[in-house]
Amino acid sequence: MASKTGFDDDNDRPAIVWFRDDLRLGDNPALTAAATGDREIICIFVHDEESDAIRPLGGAARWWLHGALQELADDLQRLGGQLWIYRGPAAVVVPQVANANNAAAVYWNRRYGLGERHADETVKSALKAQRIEARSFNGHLLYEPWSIRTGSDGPFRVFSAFWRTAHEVGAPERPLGVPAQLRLTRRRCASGPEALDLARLALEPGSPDWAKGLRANWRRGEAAAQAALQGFLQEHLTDYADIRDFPDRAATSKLSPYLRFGNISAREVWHAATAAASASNSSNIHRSLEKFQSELGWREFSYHLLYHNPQMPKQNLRPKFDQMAWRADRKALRAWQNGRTGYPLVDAGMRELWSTGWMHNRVRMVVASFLVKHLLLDWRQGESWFWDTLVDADPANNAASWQWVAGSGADAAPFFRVFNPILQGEKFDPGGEYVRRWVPELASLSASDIHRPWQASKIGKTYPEKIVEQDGARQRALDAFKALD
DNA sequence: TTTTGAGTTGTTCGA
DNA sequence: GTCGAACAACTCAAA
Repeated sequence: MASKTGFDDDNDRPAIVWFRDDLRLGDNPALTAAATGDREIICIFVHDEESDAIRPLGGAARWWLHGALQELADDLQRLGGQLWIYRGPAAVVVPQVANANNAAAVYWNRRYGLGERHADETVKSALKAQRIEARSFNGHLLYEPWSIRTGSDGPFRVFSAFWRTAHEVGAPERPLGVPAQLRLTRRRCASGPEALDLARLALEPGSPDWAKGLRANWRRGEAAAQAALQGFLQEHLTDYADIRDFPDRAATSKLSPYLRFGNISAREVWHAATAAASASNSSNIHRSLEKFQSELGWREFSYHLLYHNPQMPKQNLRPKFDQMAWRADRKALRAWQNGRTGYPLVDAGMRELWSTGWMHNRVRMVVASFLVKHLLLDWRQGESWFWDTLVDADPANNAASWQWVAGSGADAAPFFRVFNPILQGEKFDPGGEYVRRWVPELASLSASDIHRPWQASKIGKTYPEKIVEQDGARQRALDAFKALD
């Protein structure tokens, strides 16, 4: 109960939950901790584009963030609360808000990038200096990056050993539900930094409005994440191991943007999949479950690598790649970005990305290999484009995957492994349906021509010529990568 | 300390 | 058409 003097009574002081990459109410350890404390809870979000060490979000991710914040704000409103939104360097804003509201505690879920970690440390010491409790939790990962260790107590650099050891540590913890008792408040935040309307963050495009395709393809936020999860488990988990590689089959979970912004937690996904599998009697289910969970494992591994190699988004993990003679070719880069390389599967993928903010995983590997090997362009140029155009652009996954394709990563693909975009198309899009959907100029070609349009008798004039020849580009890549040794 | 087996996702060539 | 081997050498992880 509040005392007459209000501020002097410790029980009357609120707790703050600082939302970041955990825009959900379910399985949110920071929120649960605040609810357990029996204080009134103030929910805040800080849009920080001013801390140098924190990489600004790309355009598609900003669009996602807007919707996810809107949904979270609506959910909190329904429960009697409010999401207070601020702009500015988090290390300054959070302690100010805490101070202005006489908060007793600030809770949040951890982030793992270097700049984010530094910002959080600064906030923590500022709060402690004000005698405000500051606690952080694991809301983002199945396993903390420091908890999986090699036999000699170091971090892993190879996925399979990492994942084997993670299994030995034990199953991921069970997800928390939405707290049953939440004393949310909207009465606070009168003083201190100025809170803003979401629209003031200008996260969504004005004109030109390039987000039409994104809106048509996605629903953002926690409720949509749960619906996507259930839909996937019911429709596709059984056959996941067999058809996940076919980009026109829509057999993947498409949970990546939800996981990126924490609209759903990895723990929720993991345990829901396990439960769905044990309720199934399909003979495929075990293989499929393992395959699906290992994809979550790759996400874990990427965060493990990022945590132990903070420069990963910018620097080659293998220093010898610093000597690589990447080409400078703006025209080729532009052709790749625009989906006009003359290779149907590559172009289909790049157009799917531009149109929907997402690309099928199999096709991501093909287009990435094409940029790095066929075009000999620096993986960072591809990484930057993905960062700007993917709704699921993730600080760990994006960098780790690009470095893996380039061969500069921790566990690298052998340099002679050069994806052949024609064969990959014939193997994984045998009927050409995926190409027809995204490259309409080629829609009339037969399945036997569609991945080799140059051999077709009639081909739409608007489809570009190949910007490199397959055989020559492959040999050039092999020579360039071999020269590194 | 040394040794050993293994390493997400492929392609090509020759039998 | 199918199949196995070759494609480098290196680093990692564990014994």
